[in-house]
Amino acid sequence: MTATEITDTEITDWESRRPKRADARRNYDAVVEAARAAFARDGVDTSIDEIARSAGVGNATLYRHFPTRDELIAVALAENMAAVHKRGAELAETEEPLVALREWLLATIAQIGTYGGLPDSVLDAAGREGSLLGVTCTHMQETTQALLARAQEAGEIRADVRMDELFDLAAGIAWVISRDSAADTTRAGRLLDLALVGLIARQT
Amino acid sequence: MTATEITDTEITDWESRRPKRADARRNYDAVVEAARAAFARDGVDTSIDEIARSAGVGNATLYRHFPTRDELIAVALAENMAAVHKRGAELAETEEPLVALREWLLATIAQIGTYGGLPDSVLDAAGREGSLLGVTCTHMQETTQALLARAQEAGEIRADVRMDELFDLAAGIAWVISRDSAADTTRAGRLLDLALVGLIARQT
DNA sequence: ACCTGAACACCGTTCAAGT
DNA sequence: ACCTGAACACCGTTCAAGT
Repeated sequence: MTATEITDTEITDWESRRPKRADARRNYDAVVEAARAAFARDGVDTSIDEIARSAGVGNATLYRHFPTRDELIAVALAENMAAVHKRGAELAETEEPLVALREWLLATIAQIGTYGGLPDSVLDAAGREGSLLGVTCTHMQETTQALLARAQEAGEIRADVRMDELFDLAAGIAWVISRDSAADTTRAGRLLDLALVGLIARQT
Repeated sequence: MTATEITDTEITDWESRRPKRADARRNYDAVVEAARAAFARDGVDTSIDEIARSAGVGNATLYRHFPTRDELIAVALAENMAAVHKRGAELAETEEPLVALREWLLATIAQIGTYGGLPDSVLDAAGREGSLLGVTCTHMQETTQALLARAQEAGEIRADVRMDELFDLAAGIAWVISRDSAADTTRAGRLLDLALVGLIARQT
């Protein structure tokens, strides 16, 4: 797999999920907006009923649109995810291999660490079939694979590093970041750089 | 802080919590054992009521002994924690600084990653006052600090690495490990080594 | 001193009844 | 086609009543 295989397909696919009828669409959007606020404040494990309540909608209406919690999470993230993914494609074309990989990982960490508990949901959904969040996860992994391979072909990243290991480290950092709302991108960058450069002192 | 400051104080303190009366002690032990089994199978967020049920005890009895979930977790881990902590003190005396630090981090990761959801509980309890699990966490951080300082004084670990950063990385790896029961110590060691040595390729 | 069952408020999920 | 309130089973926590 090479960097050129990064595509935009299916990324905006979720738009097709929005209902056509006006009242339904209004409810749908209200739920997504309420979910974003609730997730940001209390994490992705917050009460579904309360999201429905604060959206001014019956809980069963929420379930009609989003049968599983994962779908609600995936849709709440979708817009930002599209931006991140687009950025990944750009990076592969404009930046040096190592810089591109680093920037991509940072964006990925920020995305996965957006809400408390999100890293768990992402990895839970990773393998599961028919999971909207799982599709999102797969996309991130494919881009990670492409940018990793590019950096390895350029001899800038150790050849023995596997994508899933890199993704695990990124997910771990995202988990740490997502745990306190105080932690900013700076901290994520610091932890990522530690892992990239290594903790062991070099003889100079 | 130096390596010699590692002590065993308060580690076996939890023993004083065991009730003196025979029937109470029997219930107490049954709850702890049931909790270990339940945590191992379903993670630390499993139902308290079910633990009580499988221990053959009323749920309120469980709450009498363990008013918070954290206390139950802390006691369930206590024996093993004592062993890990003892190992930390040994390592500081018998092993080379870098080896000692690595072994310690591996033991810490294994301990924090024992149960699903445990990394979350540990970091939640980290700062909280009066938390038994928080005390455990503080102990681990003190030992980490001591072994890190030792390795830095020997010039084997970069001088700019802070303890909390190292602990964050270890906790992140523990979180990844705790997420699938299939992952063994080998994987933890691999991820730890990646972070120690770094991902960037070296010119030879 | 210790245990218990019941009570309370909450949540996720489903479903029959409505427009 | 879409929405709703109610119902069901579950959980964490507390408390009055027991020995």
